[in-house]
Amino acid sequence: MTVEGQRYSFMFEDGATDRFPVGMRVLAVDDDPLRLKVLETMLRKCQYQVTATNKAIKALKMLRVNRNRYDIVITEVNMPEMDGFKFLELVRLEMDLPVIMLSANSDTKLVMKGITLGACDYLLKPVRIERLKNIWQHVIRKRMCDSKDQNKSPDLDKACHGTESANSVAISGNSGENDKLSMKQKHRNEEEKEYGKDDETEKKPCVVWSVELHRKFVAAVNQLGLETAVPMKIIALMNVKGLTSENVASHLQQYRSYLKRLNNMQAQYCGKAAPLGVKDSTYLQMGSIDGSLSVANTALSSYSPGGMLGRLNSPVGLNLPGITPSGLAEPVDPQNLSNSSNSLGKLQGSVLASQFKNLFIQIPTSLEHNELQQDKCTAHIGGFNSINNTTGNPLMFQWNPQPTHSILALMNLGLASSNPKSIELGNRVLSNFPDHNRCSESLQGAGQLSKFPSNAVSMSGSYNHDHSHSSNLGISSTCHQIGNNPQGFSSVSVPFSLLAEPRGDVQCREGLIGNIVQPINYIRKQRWEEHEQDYRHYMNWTFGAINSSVSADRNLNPLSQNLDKSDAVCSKNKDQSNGITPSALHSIVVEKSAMETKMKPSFDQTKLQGGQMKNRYGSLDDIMSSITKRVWRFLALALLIYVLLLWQSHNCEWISYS
DNA sequence: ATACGAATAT
DNA sequence: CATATTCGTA
Repeated sequence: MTVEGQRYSFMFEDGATDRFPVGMRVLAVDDDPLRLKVLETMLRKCQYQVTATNKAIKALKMLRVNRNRYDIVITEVNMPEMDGFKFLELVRLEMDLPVIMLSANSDTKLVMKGITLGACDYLLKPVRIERLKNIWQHVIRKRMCDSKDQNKSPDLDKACHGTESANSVAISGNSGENDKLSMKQKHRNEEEKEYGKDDETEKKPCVVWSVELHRKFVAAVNQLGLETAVPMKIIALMNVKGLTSENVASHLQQYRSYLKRLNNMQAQYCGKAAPLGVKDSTYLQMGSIDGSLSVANTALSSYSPGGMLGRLNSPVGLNLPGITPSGLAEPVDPQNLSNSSNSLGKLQGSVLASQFKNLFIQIPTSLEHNELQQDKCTAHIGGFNSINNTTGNPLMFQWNPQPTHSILALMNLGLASSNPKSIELGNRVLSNFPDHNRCSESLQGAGQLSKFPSNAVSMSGSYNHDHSHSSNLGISSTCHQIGNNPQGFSSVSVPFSLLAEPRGDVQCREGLIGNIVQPINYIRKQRWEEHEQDYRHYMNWTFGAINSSVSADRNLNPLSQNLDKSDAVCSKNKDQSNGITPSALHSIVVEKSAMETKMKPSFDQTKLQGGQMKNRYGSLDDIMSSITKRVWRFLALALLIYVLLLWQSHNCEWISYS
């Protein structure tokens, strides 16, 4: 139990609640001094011990210094420098404290966003003191959850937040709620007893690395730095009960192996573009690359682990591959640039690393500090998605011309959640190989071809959005692609599958120009939101530095500008000249989904749980005529070709087919 | 003695 | 396959 836990352990006894809420430590955040003062005053009237700050950043720092110094956080939503949601995310991720959002805006979407991001409450202003008098309940609830978790499985803290119940750590065979299960377990234990020994040898319950758990893990690793992250420290940072060093070591092993793989892939397909000598791409070498990574990473961890900042740059999930603007490029040691570009490739490889469960990842490229984020614009599209960018322009693809960029990856994610509220159309964003030739090579080298069911691949009408980033070493790029994949709904809560998938690179083997044709996934929005952060997280620290360095670098290269333009062409949704709009893309996707739905009614719909998808998209489906369908398909493919040609014409490093 | 991490087992 | 366990090492 944490300090807080001890502090309030009496609460679980009974009577001795003495003066409980009195002195509860509240951290109040609001950038507006006046509002802050008001809030602070009210909180004090409630006899809380209030710490007030007008900077979310500052608040974060304070929390990082000692997360146990506060019992609850209450923050304004609208804050220019770092909005409340971002703050909320970071706090939830790093400190796991209850967070209350405060806003004058009662927009359901906003509230929903807050709640889905893990806020324990969302208070509308003007807030009455009576309301504040009650907030201690969240602390209690949290503590109770924690203590309950302690009694059964390790750290289920998130489960108590309702919105994140799916994230809890489950220890197999040990989750006592289910009577049947526990009975069964008991039975088995007894049997084991009878058969002698085994009693003490009773198997340890299996730790399930849920998204939430993994998120913590990654946060911890990021905080520590890859090289210095060792199981014990990680455990300490994660603050999760019941985790053993073995558990963490094992997971760390896998995690590292994943990173190594990424590095390998990157090295492979970036080939000689990796001059700084990451040739055989071993983990060790990656460690050396980490020179650069660490630099950025260190910088990162100064405000948050692993570039989590971008997480709120939610992909415009419904419409576009969530390319979001991100931040400003972070200064990176020039000598690391090449490595960085390598790593970008790495990322791309990783992006491809999906075969089973798809997940949409967004990797904020830049490691900008929150302080620098200005004039953010939050748009809400199709639910809880938001777009933040620096221009106030809700366009998604604005990242090119700037030394900023995000990388999105769509990975496989099992979607077990049965929340019928929404099914999101997840656009798969694939990493693209600037040169499919090389891609093929690497694939062959890996001796691996796609495992995608041919039917999935055959769903053409894919749309590729390519954006490339040239570095001094060549061009790296990512390709965002939409395909259709009604599969992947099977439930897998653990994200590592995608990490561990070494040869996801496959997709490039097929499709248009030897390029990628990938299935689309429908992702339940909520689920996605739960996971996206995590997945992005997986990659963030790995690539954030890289990306930013590439971003910075690309400015030096006129080519990149060109590419940027082409990029922009297929990106900007308001670009009427090309007519590719997010909604158009969406349409493609939708249409495809409809097709697939028709094609595999029984199987897939079952998976889709009662045909919700059908319901949701039915109307759209109707709207989509087959003509439109083809037109878009054509446009998408043309676009793809265009971009590829563009690339080809500029990239002299390409290896040609023999 | 401990903790780490690679290899191996389940 | 993900996670646990083992085992050599520092």
